[in-house]
Amino acid sequence: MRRRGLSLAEQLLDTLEEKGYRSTSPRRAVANAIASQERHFTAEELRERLPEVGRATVYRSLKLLVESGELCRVLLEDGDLHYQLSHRGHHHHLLCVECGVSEDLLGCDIEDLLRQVSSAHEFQLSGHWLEVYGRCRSCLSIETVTA
Amino acid sequence: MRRRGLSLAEQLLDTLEEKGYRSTSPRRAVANAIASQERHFTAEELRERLPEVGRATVYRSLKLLVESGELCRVLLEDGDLHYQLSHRGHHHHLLCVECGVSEDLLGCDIEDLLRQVSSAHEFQLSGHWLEVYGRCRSCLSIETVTA
DNA sequence: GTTATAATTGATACAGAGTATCATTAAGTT
DNA sequence: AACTTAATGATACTCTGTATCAATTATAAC
Repeated sequence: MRRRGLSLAEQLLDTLEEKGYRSTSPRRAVANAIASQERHFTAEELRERLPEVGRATVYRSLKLLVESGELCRVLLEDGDLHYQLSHRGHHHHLLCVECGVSEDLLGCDIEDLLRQVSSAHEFQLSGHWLEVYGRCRSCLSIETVTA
Repeated sequence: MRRRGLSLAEQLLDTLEEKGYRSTSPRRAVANAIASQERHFTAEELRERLPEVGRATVYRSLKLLVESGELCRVLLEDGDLHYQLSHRGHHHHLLCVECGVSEDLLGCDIEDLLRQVSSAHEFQLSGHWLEVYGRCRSCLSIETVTA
């Protein structure tokens, strides 16, 4: 989904500009910080990495990026809300409760199933939120070794 | 699921007692307030209905009731967290974004599907969170009438 | 029924995540 | 370069909880 020739950070800014938002230096700093983040992160973690950017601006930028589909929210099992680069388009997460890694779940049949279930309840489906928790392959193999 | 001969409020207290928690007058007040609540509610709404009970106690009671399976958390589309009487056992909600009504979704095939998807990712499933948003039958019919 | 003891309470303070306000600053436009 | 408007950031505030801890109360033991 990444546009050719654009770094991740540039792509984030690009998306905002397409929506009419200005490219400012605080926003560039936020975009760079997010682009260099490998995993899902909290707003506060991001803010700590950006001491020169105001708190409100960090939160505002996160909100814009979520609204424009570049970021998605990830709800951890303990209720913590994290943010993560979204690979555009609707998807779900397989979250490892051991190491926290998240794998995207694309093209599964959940939407179909929900459509069926909804219509059985005479319910007009408009959206859904799904998070899946468990243990990832690599945590499972470590467990086996140490056991 | 309701035990014979017990009111809803009594059942809530009963569950807590079974787990070794004492039956106290603040907890009775909380149980009564929850039992008389028809819909999902926020912690703060509950607290407002219980001015004589301390804030911390209201939150503590909610936590105990969620842990013991009597209440479940409901995540609204706007991110608001509500509480709702759970009919014991794992289930999901169909939430109407129009009127807020919630219908329980029991015995659907989502678990099976998730098991399949997880094993395809060599992921050991341990739990999941699903909320479904849309418009309920009665909101749809009102729309049709006024349109 | 007292007494002992351990859980519970509630006042208070604190924390985390985010929003509102608003004077100042900086982008983009002409 | 000037202008217009968006964006910023300091600050204060909200909302949903949790931690602390001395005072209270439920339950069990006598």
